[in-house]
Amino acid sequence: MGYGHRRVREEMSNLSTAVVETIRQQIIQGHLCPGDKLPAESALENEFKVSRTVIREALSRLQTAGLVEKYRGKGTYVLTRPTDHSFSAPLQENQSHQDRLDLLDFRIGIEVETAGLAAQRRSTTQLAAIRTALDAFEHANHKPSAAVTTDFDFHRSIAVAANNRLYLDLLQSLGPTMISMPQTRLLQADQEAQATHFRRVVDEHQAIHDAIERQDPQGSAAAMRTHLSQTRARLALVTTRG
Amino acid sequence: MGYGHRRVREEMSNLSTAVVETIRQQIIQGHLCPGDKLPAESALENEFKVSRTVIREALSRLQTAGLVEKYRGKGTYVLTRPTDHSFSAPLQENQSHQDRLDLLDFRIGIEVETAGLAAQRRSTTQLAAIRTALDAFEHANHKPSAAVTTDFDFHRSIAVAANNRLYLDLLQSLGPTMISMPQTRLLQADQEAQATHFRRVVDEHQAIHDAIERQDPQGSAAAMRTHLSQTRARLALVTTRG
DNA sequence: GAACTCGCAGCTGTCATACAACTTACAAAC
DNA sequence: GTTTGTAAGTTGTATGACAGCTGCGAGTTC
Repeated sequence: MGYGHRRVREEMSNLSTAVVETIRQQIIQGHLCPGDKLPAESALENEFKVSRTVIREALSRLQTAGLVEKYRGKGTYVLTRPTDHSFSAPLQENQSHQDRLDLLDFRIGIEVETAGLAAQRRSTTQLAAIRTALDAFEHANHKPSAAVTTDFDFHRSIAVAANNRLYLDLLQSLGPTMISMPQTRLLQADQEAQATHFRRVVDEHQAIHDAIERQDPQGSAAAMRTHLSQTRARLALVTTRG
Repeated sequence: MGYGHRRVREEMSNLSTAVVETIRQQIIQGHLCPGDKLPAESALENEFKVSRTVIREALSRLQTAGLVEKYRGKGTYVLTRPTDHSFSAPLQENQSHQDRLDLLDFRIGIEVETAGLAAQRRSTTQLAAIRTALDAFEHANHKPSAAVTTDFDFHRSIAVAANNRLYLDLLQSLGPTMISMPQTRLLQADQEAQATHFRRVVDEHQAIHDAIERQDPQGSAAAMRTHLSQTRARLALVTTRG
């Protein structure tokens, strides 16, 4: 037990998620090019050995993700992905993996500096608020909606402690979905992996808080960078791993 | 950054799209709060007078959007409330000195990381654009309006080279007037001091460009931080002096 | 021969039904 | 009191059917 290297893709929570990831990889790796027509749903049905229900759900999700477009009576076609990054496309709810990676790069720039400023300028009241948010997040395990909310609250409490309205406004404009990114949990297979991930995040949050508490700007900035970089690395791993 | 008013009435091509928008509106308007359990699919089937196929497709799309989470055997639960991703920088007119210092702190966080990413990811074309902007700024001496524009162009060309739409959009939303420093120039009576100041800024720009050219992320980040910190220091100095 | 139309095959959208797998709660048995 | 069994509720999947749309080609008309 516990060799730790089980096949991620085959242990998905449901079949349609597996189909989504498989087709997504085919698009990313170039086996399906923009403009190509996907096989008909009935054909995919045979190819993946699942019912049309699953295929349809997978294609629907790929459509909302902006990877394909479906036309009634015609078929399903791969969209040209890289160039249609129009206004604030990365911030829409249905992001591609690249959008999420870009978002994390963006948050690194903002939140690393925010953490540094917070360590310099926090009041004791603001530190207490960070502590409260940290505890709330720690106890939000097994409550997904609370986890999303409290995770966001933690990051926001740091922005408050930075005492710079611009950082706070920007973070709040991103919102809980962009901070906690609950969509990515669809990619995590078993419950054990999710628990491990949650614990890691809690530890990283703790490190950020501690550095802010001892008024160590470089330390808090480094801890925040670690936190976001780790998150990005975990996400990138899932993406590139075929 | 405004999208999302129209789709309720407009996109009736899909029944599931209509269901998605209706439920999203219910979450936005507070009829459904994070943590709440949605009605069972069979109940929604009756409520919307559509088949379960449509309901399932809608819920699946809401899940990939990160708004809800489904659990086999349990039900569907609301995760979070969608956020209107609108960020508007405060207007420049009635700004206190503190506001301007905050703005520079804000730009430090953003542009330092932007410079780092640009050093990693720039193409040769993008580097050439930075070079062009650098030269244009250098020749904009004694032309205040051109100096403002070309200064902004230089910073923007770096954001372009970072290859991350979010940084570029944010920088552009801040606008040219905020990037350069007309305020400090107005307060500097001595013309010779102005020339010295301009020379310094050009040198700082040059250092940033050079680091990006040799693909040195830490160097370019440090050079950008120096540049903006110097600017901040000059502004703070003017404040305390007057 | 060219243009038109008309039907057919293929595809997606939707509906209906049935069953499997999982969770919870409660009751029965120990 | 603890455990176990069981039933109800819920999501996941399979299957079959039909409606509506598209593209193509055979047949028709000029």
